[in-house]
Amino acid sequence: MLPFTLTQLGYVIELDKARHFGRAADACHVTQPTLSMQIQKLEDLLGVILFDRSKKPIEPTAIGVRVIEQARIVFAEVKRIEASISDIKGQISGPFSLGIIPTLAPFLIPRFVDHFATSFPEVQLTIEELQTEAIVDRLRQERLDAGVLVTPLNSPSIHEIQLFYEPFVCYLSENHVLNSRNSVKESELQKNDVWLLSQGHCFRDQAMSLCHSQLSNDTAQLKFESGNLETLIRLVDRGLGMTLLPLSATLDLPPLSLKKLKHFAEPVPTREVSLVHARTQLKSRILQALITSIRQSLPQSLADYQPKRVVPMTN
Amino acid sequence: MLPFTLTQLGYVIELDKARHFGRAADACHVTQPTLSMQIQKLEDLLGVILFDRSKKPIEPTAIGVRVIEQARIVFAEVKRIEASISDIKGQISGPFSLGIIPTLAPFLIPRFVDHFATSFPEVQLTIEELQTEAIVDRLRQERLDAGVLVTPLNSPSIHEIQLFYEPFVCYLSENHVLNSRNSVKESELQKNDVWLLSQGHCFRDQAMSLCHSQLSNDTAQLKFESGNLETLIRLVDRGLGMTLLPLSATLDLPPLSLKKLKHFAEPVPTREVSLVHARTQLKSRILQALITSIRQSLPQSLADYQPKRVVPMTN
DNA sequence: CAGCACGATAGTTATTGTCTATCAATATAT
DNA sequence: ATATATTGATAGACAATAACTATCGTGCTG
Repeated sequence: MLPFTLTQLGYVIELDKARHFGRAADACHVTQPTLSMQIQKLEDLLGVILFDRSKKPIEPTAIGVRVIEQARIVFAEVKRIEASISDIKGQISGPFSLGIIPTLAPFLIPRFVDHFATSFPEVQLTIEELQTEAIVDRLRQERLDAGVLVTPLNSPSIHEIQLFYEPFVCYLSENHVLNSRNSVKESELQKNDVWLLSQGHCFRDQAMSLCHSQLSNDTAQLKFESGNLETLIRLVDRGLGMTLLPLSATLDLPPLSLKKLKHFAEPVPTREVSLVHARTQLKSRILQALITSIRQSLPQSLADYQPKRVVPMTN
Repeated sequence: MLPFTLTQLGYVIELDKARHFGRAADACHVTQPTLSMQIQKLEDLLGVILFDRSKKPIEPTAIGVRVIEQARIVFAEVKRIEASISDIKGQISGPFSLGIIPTLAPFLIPRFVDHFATSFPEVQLTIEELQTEAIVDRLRQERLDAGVLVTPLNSPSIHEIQLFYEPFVCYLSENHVLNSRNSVKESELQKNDVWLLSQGHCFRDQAMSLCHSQLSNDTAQLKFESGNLETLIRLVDRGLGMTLLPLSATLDLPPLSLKKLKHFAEPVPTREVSLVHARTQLKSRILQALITSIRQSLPQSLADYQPKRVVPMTN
């Protein structure tokens, strides 16, 4: 390992500038004896005298001139380490790949993409609809820059930034028994009554959490599972049972369908939506721009919503 | 003043080499927790993660790769401070590590080492017998200061300084058909008649070049391969076939054996022996002293020899 | 000659690097 | 499945180094 320090080189560079030990020490924010001793220590290590103290003002020796020149080059190269980091962190341009879960994509993408693309035209944003697991895998492999999904993930290598909270809502067929209620309690959900998304959708896991063990133990008896919320809505529209919807999925329903919505009683089960990225992610400027853009695109009801009960992801 | 230290950069460089905290720590002569904490401290200071610890073996992150690359440049520039001091002082001292290929070592080392050590007692010369490939690798990693081997290497990062050229000679058993000839033409070499050094010796590659495609395509039929030239000489002494020798290997043969030598007809196939070093090598004074010493130690026949046909290294 | 400026030196204190011991997580062996 | 080994991280103690305060020695100036 090298016997001298960047600090010593810095003292030498500063002394060459100031040609005065006291002023050089001031510039380095240390006392004069400190600077004196460190420079002397460096001279001993290198086996050369770098400054001629007998001259007034002091002057570098011939070898001192060469060492100082090279010390400046070293410092310039060191500064480039910091510059390369700032470079990557500071730019709001270049490619950025974002994954969004399917239960959020139809609601969120149309709302924020135009605004983001207009505000930051230098960013080449690539968006993919992916399930949570795929998003997490790709983040870990640094094949995806960020994801928008339901949290908490409880993964140490993934950093979560909360975007908003949205309550769950019941969507009931016209002849459903819960229609006589003002609101629905969680305990009133019946296992063979609720349509679910197919395996792999985090929304399914959350619905299972709501319906407690009844649903998780008897999945074999479920009549049908679907790949998207739209299909579930259609089933209910035909008079078949009920489904659970995130609020975001209800905001674009036609007026007739709005009558089939039934809110939960307090404490309202809620899901937390976050932007997630690998902890090694450096494109922080783009990240921040994206977060701001998404948050500003939310309807006021969601932007202001305060969560009462966040439903965990696992059963 | 800069917030990080050359020591920390050194730890990072070593960890990138070893990809293992324990071995990197050993290489730096500190304990593993020291290295771990200093690297973590640097990561905190820079605000980036340099290594992905979840991978086995650990890997640098994308930004880690850039920081490490730049750290190496910093180190090289720091070393130039020391080099410029030595340069001015004109000193020929300090450690110097030299690699020599096995087909040259017995001939060359006894000839120049005494003279060199006497002339430059301040230089701590370390000599290793290594194959060409190992020498090149170590030069690249700056784990070796120079090598003496057969060229041309055609490697942009390695600088070659020609030392001498030496012709190949045939060494024939007493009943060999080529004994009736004044000299041997290359086209007269028979593939199943020539003993070779084992794989990895550059001498083997050159012998294959001489014997054209016949040898390279039918190596499975070769009767025996040896690790040194001495064994090949013994085989021929027992009346078995022939071998090829560099001239340097013949200079110390006993008088009876000299009768078994048969020179090639013109243009005599020749190998080029050079001193090679990484282009970033800074110990130019010692290098020059070594070159001079080796050249002065050569017998006149080799020192004056003019090459007619340099045999390439590859088939 | 006295006073001042300046760099060097000595002793003390503060900070940082390093070590030992141990823990937690993961991988490997049985 | 369990036990053991490996690996990187963390905590506390110790060692080494940087930095401070006080002072000295030298040379210059008025």
